[in-house]
Amino acid sequence: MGLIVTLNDVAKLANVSKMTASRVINHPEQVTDELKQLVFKAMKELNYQPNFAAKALAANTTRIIKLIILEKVDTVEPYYATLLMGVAQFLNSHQYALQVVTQKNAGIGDCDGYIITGARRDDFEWINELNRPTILFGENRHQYDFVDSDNKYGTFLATSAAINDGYEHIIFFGIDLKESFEYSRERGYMDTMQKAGREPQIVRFSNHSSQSQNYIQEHWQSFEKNTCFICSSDRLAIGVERGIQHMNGQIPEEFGITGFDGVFLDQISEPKLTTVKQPVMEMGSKIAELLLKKITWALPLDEDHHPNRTNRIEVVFSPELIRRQTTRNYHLN
Amino acid sequence: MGLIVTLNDVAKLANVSKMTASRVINHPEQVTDELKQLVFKAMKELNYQPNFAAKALAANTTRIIKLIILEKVDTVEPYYATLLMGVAQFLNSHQYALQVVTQKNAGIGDCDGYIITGARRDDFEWINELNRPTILFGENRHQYDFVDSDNKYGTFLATSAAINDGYEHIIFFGIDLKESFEYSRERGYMDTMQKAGREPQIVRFSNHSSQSQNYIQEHWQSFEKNTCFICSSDRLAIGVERGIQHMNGQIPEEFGITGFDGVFLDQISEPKLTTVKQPVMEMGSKIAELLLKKITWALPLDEDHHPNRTNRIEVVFSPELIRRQTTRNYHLN
DNA sequence: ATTGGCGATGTTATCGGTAACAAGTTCATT
DNA sequence: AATGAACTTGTTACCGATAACATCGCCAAT
Repeated sequence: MGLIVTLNDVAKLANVSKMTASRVINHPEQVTDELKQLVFKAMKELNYQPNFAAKALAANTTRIIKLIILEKVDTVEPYYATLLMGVAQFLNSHQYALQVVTQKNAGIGDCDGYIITGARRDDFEWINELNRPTILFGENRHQYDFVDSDNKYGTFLATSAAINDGYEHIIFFGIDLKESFEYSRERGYMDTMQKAGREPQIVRFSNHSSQSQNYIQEHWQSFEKNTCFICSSDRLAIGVERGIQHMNGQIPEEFGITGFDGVFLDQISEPKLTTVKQPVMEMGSKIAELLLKKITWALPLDEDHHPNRTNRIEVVFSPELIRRQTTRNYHLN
Repeated sequence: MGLIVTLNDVAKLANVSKMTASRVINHPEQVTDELKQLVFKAMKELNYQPNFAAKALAANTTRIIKLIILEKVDTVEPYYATLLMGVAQFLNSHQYALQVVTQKNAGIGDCDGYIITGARRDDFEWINELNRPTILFGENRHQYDFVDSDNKYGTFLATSAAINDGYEHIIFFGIDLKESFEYSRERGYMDTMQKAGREPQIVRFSNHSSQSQNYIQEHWQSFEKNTCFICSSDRLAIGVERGIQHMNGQIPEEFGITGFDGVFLDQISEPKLTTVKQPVMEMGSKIAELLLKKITWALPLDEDHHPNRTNRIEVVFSPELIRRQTTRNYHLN
């Protein structure tokens, strides 16, 4: 009669004990096919939905995952908002709550696992102290599991496309940050240029469109026509685009531009940016999925055995070159 | 010795029963001050953190809130991402899980309450069937509780600023949508113009920057200098800005532009947009706060009494005019 | 002195699910 | 036929918190 269908109701209808019904869900191999069918039928008939609060309580679990964002960026930044959506989507469908932590107040309150993005060298001191499964967003040298995108491959895609499109000069606009993602992007550019026998040239800025725009305008005479700018972010690319337009350069014929990230920003410029798109949402989902898997492996909590000292998990996503109107041949897309 | 501090531990340390400790949290008026102090002291000493799974289970509650986004927009859209952040922030700090639902598959799975955004006339058929507390984002004629921003006041701010800044012609660029937020924005413009004895002029577009940009470029001759464009979104405003720049108009001296929303987009244009900023994040938090309040009122679930038929809650936030570089006098900010 | 009422506190059962253990079957082995 | 290993199913206790009920002590009214 109650609004809520419990395992008990299912068990009664199937003429088995509550425990058997539970086993059908958690250890199906321990139950005979015959009973399994009966239980499945009853579950369907009653539209059984497991109660996750009860599950959590029985398993001594919080069903809370903390996402720790260490960069000083605004959470409104579409990149992080998108990542967060990906994480949230997966966690929600598994009835986990997501807690977003922007400072280092991660200590308060228990949780089942951590996702950390933007960790720097000094951070690993306290990250090492975390006694719950943890996965990082972004590669690291500390043997931590991580998910990342293949940055080197991304700039390889952009650079070789620029070469194939016939641009004679190809300049890299990088972000002035000592982060490994930036190193990888620059390496992808360098390697591709060297293999093609081209002379590389790198300039770096803080990641604001006004920086790259000013640079373009102030050094306009030094840029020959038939040049492509490989940018390490869509922000820098937008600045380049505005600078070229301001100086009345022709895009994409005289000057090409490629961005990097492909999250929202690339679509609001005019003409629309050719960019290296990261599957940010999928990466968010993946990291959540891996973390949940890790959590169920690690249970029950083994006090002697640190949860983050197993075989390393590394998942690297391949970005994709989206050809649009800031490079030649965009119609070939 | 256990890692988790329970109410029982607190009770033991305070030399009271578990029930008394529980009452200190939920019905403090039933406990003498003396015992209350003891319990508080014990809670602090042990750093007690309530177990929400247990709470949920005992209260026959899911601790899940569903956010139903009915517009066909991308969830990557910064506006919705920001709203979501606001909702998530509040829910997280109260240990509620947020489920984001984009289609009408809201039926599956139980929850404690709904937040709905973008509801249209036809939607109220099924919204009426929801038997859990519900709050809408955006005003409505159906007696539903809602949170919204004061759109009329927003365009009043923008329009009167344009008048004060000395623009002679003031044109409204609206969104071609039969939604009440758009009506309110247009009314705010109209009323302000009429009171000032100015002649209003409204043009409408679908909400893409290319639309307004094309319009500006194609009708360039018809715009006299000393005109300000009051736009119903930052997207349209960006298009206007690009159009004017393309035609070599001077911003803000010859032409002024104001946007609407103030979520991310306003900051990536060059020059930066003057805009009517909505406190979207705060609105998200507020709507979550109201919903949780409503949920605790409504408990225990009263089968005869529909949860959405009480005195109406209406919370309207005032937007703020952010003066930047697309209108005159921006240095007065 | 007995009774009754009230406020403060403790006891029990319960929410829905699962681990640990107990009990019952079947079947091969001696 | 007796023994027991292997497998299947049921029973009990418990996760942490709370509502409902029971109990206790105190004081006023008879």
